[in-house]
Amino acid sequence: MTNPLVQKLSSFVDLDEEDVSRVESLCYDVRRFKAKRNLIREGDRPEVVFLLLEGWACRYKVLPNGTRHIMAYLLPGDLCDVHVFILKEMDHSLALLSDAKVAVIPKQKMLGLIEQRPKLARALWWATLVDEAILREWLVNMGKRPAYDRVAHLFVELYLRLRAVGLAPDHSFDLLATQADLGDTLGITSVHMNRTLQKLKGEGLIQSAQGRLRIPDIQRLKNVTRFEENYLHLNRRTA
Amino acid sequence: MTNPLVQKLSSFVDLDEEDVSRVESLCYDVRRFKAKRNLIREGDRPEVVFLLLEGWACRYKVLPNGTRHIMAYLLPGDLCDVHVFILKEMDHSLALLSDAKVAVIPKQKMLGLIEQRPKLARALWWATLVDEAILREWLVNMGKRPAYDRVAHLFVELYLRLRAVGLAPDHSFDLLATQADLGDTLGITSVHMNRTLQKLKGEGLIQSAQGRLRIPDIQRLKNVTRFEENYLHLNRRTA
DNA sequence: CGATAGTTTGATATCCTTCAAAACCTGTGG
DNA sequence: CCACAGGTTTTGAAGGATATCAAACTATCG
Repeated sequence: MTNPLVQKLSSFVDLDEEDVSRVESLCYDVRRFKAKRNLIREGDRPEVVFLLLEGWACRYKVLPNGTRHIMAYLLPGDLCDVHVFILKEMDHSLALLSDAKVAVIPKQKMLGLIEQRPKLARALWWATLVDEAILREWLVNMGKRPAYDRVAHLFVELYLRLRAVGLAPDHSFDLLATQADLGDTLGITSVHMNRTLQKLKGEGLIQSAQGRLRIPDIQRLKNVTRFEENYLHLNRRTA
Repeated sequence: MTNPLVQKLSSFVDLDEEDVSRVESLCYDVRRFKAKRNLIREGDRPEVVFLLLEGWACRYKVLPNGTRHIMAYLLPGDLCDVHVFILKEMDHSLALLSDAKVAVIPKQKMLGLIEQRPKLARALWWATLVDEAILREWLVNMGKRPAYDRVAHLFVELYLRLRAVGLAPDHSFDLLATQADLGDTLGITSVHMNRTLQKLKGEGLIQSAQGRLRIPDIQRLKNVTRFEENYLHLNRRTA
């Protein structure tokens, strides 16, 4: 059972033994939390970085009218806010969507790593840029696609990201978000989310049982939403 | 007439003379382009950084069905893709919305500056993080607000950003985007954009004449959309 | 003064929301 | 092992926001 961050970064650069052990040593303070727990809140000043090892988390904002909008999913191997120390305070919150195992990394440790291991620094940069690219793609998803296509798009993305850290064997993965969570992510109500899921199931594009989502034919689901994989920058070889 | 990037960064850190002249020296290759020109296209490999000096530009993607979605506005003083060299290729395009004056900065020059001037590096970091924060806020804007509020939100943001570089005197600024551009930004048709603008004018929340937008009472417009300024991180003092 | 890009208008169709209630799970304590 | 509690999913009916299509109008610029 490899470290998911090692696995993720390996899809971008070749890590040597020293790199791997440095990354693994980031995880000396590992904690288990229950679903719904906040990791950091809007207004807080970040002092640590979180690395998700198991479970899902999300970035979100709560609007004045009380509704919540989710702006990102953090999956195993995802590191949050590597560089956020520069800002005075968080403009959004981070919470767990499921029970989770999280490594808590002190800011100094993180900065040290970046300074001493240029190759890792580069790989972390890559991860940060991909996060931003995902944000842009989500914006397009919300702006230009109807609910049905939007859901399809999100599922394909989740599948690809989870597969990159070995968590989507057999064309399926554990869906650790509720329909309400998904709705808050895609800007639709949970009611409409539900009906949309039923439609996708009806078409045989997805299957689900006890919280596990199966995508029998990825290509078909990609076609629904005209999924373009380039924004995930998963294809090796760079500079 | 100060350099807009100097002006922008100054709202985050105090720059000394050397910093200022270093930033200014980035602009030794300044070009004028006509509206609609692409600066860089999806699939290209970035080799230079652009700094907008006058006019507006945008990041956008074109979907398979031919429609365009705008994911960011670049205003004077905005630098694009300071760190993008890490990625293999662009996952979106950059184009001018208006006639513009642009400084073209070679990658090496940019990297050198970051290496030699930590304070500037930090300030550029800040700018990058703010860009990302804007992206998140836009996502919320699209996901959770009706068209009317969305437009109000965008206008308040543009006003604040332009004011930060001295381009919004007298509660007004040049609106260098068409209604179709605005629609493509907010995920609504240009038809609906038009009707929404009429409503905002009708309520006296905005005024416009020969391409200049006036916001007689910012606070009122902010109230419409419950605008929370924190995501722009304009308030000084950090570490 | 004509050409072209941008704005405005009207009528109709559709997607999605809202509100409310019922049905379904899953874990917990008796 | 059953029963209950709380969260989650599912269903229905009706209303509202926004899209679509097509055409007219208005600027602006060479």
